[in-house]
Amino acid sequence: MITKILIAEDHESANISVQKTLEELGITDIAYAYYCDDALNRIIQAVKAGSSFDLLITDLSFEPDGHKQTLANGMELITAARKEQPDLNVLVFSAENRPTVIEQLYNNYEIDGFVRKARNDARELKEAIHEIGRHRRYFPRHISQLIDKKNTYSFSDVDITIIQLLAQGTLQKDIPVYLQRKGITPSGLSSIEKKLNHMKSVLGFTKNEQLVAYCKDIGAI
Amino acid sequence: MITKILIAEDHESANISVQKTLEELGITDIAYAYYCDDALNRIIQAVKAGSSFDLLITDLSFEPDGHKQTLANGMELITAARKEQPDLNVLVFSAENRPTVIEQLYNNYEIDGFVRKARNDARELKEAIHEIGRHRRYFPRHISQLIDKKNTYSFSDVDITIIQLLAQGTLQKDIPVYLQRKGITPSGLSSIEKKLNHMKSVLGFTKNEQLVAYCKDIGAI
DNA sequence: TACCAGATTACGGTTTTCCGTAAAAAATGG
DNA sequence: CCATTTTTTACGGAAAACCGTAATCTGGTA
Repeated sequence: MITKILIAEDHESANISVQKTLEELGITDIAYAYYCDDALNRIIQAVKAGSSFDLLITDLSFEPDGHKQTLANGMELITAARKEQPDLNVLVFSAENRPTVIEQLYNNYEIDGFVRKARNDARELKEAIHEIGRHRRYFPRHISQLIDKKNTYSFSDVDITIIQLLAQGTLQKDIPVYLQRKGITPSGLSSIEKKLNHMKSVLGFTKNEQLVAYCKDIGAI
Repeated sequence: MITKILIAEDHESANISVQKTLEELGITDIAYAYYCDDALNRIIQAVKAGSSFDLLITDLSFEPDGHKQTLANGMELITAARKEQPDLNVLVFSAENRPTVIEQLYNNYEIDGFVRKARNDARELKEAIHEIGRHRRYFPRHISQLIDKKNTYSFSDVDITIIQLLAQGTLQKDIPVYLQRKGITPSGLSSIEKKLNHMKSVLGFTKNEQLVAYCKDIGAI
């Protein structure tokens, strides 16, 4: 059963509406934070006091506003929080809608639920909390639809290096010298062309710009 | 004095938080709509009944969800609403942060206030409503900061469209037909080259891949 | 109407990328 | 060691992007 919840959300209005939604569920033990660092501190304090949180509801993007923060975003908060309290349930509440990013949250960050800020988000929040309370992960239908058609490619280090160079403005024909300088083989221009062609064909792309966009999406570069 | 307010906002959670914020201001006569068309109908009905709204609080982007809508977004709603009730006060509540778009809202759509969905948005909403109640326009400080921010280039809608097409794999030479199909001018290949060159030179880039990476980073695409 | 200034488009030459083929080098196996 | 296969590199023609210049269109003005 979920009774004690921490909300990490920098937008005041979103924070308010989550609180209100929780109250409608009869949950009264609510703490909230506008900064990731603040959220992590509350988790640490609660663990120390022996009254840890049952659930963390967090956004992904936190806008910098001058205050120095060690945690830059929700994903870093999740990692840090789980280090302090491994059994903490995590529900992500975000406007993110890129399937690859959401998939990463479930697979790498092992979150327990994701609710997208969208039309019926308040209702979905209630459903999600209900499910998580029954020790089930909440996986919205529209997400699984998106993720099912996944054509994922696992990039090698050299692949990433090449795409990074492109994203930095390096001409394709100049990449060989960069690779040679780092002692990376193969470094021939033809090999680079071949690697790029292979990546693009696997992912169904035709242009380098698509590769750059895709790698940005999944956080590979 | 503002006593009767209509909220047009498709996100349930955002809608809730605006309602709550208004209640804290002692405003009880609140109507809300999840669709632009619905919002316009309520305005029409209220005018007919001789009990028109004092203020419309509206989002800009409304996500399509199958229901056929004649009004596609908040800007169309504003235009249509003012046609029915020219003296209607309008407050835009949106995540939009492109200075040029916000400027347009003030200049072309003659809105009375803009509050960006961000850290202190609930407090700003209260301030905005207070100001508008005193027949003053509300122009948040951070907007002017954005407008005279250097280093960052403010992308126009066409700029974004072009970069999106590139990131989708469209050949540069094929972009003109896409723009023509959408009725966007200029659509000549030379104009597109010129726009891309301008963006790149302002940002210190040399390749389109850099533009795509940059726009992904700042969330412009 | 005629004219001008700015915006838009068309054009041509150069550079870069794309892509198929083939030579060279390296790894594999007996 | 040689023979075979795989990987890497080199080469060349075609397509696309790049870039400067010139022609055309447009809206405003006298």
